[in-house]
Amino acid sequence: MNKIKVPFKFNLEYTLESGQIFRISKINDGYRIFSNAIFDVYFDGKYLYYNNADENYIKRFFSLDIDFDKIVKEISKDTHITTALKAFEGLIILTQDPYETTVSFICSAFNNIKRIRLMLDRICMEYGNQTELGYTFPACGIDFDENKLQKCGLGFRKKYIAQLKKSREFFYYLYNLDTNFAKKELMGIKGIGSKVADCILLFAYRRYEVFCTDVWIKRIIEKLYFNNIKQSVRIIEEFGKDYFGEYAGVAQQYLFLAAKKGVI
DNA sequence: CTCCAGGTTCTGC
DNA sequence: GCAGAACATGGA
Repeated sequence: MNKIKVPFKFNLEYTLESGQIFRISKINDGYRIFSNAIFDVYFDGKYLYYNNADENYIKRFFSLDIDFDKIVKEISKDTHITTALKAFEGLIILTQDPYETTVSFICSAFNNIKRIRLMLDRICMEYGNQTELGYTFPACGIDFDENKLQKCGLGFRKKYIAQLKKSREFFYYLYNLDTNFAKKELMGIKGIGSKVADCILLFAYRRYEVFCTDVWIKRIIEKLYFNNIKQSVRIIEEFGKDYFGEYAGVAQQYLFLAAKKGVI
């Protein structure tokens, strides 16, 4: 295996099992990651060991050029978030493929993580390439068939994925856009609302300022910051962005995991 | 058997 | 713009 030094506090398990990526499997002491490529990773506390991928790919995928230690300091606003930051120390935001992230999070709507994984695996078996390690994620631009997607168990989401005929250029074009404009472009796609757009922007485009507001985030923010009084999703999102600042999305990911695990 | 899951769309004020 | 209902499916 090759290895590369990780320049910030890092925890592989928290990062991979925080719901930002779905197609992962535990193997021995590490993980196998199924994406455009399929590769294995293991972290020894200092170095990240990997195979089946080149160094630049790993550097970008694990955001090794981002200063997460600094980001964690910046979002340490109070004891609530600090508890989450401490409980899941080393959780960082990956940099995933935009197309794969888009398909994945369209599937995430009104769904649970286990079944999202199941649906994506079936899509990959139907449309991806088979390798010795498993099925890769299908390439952008593929022509989906609603009947096959139905068999993959997508339910009402099948029409959204079938309609998703955005080109590679579209996802590339978003890299250069202002976050708000990129969000509007994404929300022009059927099946993508505010929350899914934010997830794509955070997990694929490194837009750390978004505040993905799902049911878990809504509940925990209402509990911790609104005295348990119900708020609209829009209010929660605005609050998160204002309160946590330019790295609100990272704070959101810690709060999400902490809320799910019942730590806060 | 009933309930619920990392929301979005569609409809009607 | 903002509430309310409908939406497919698999696991608990």
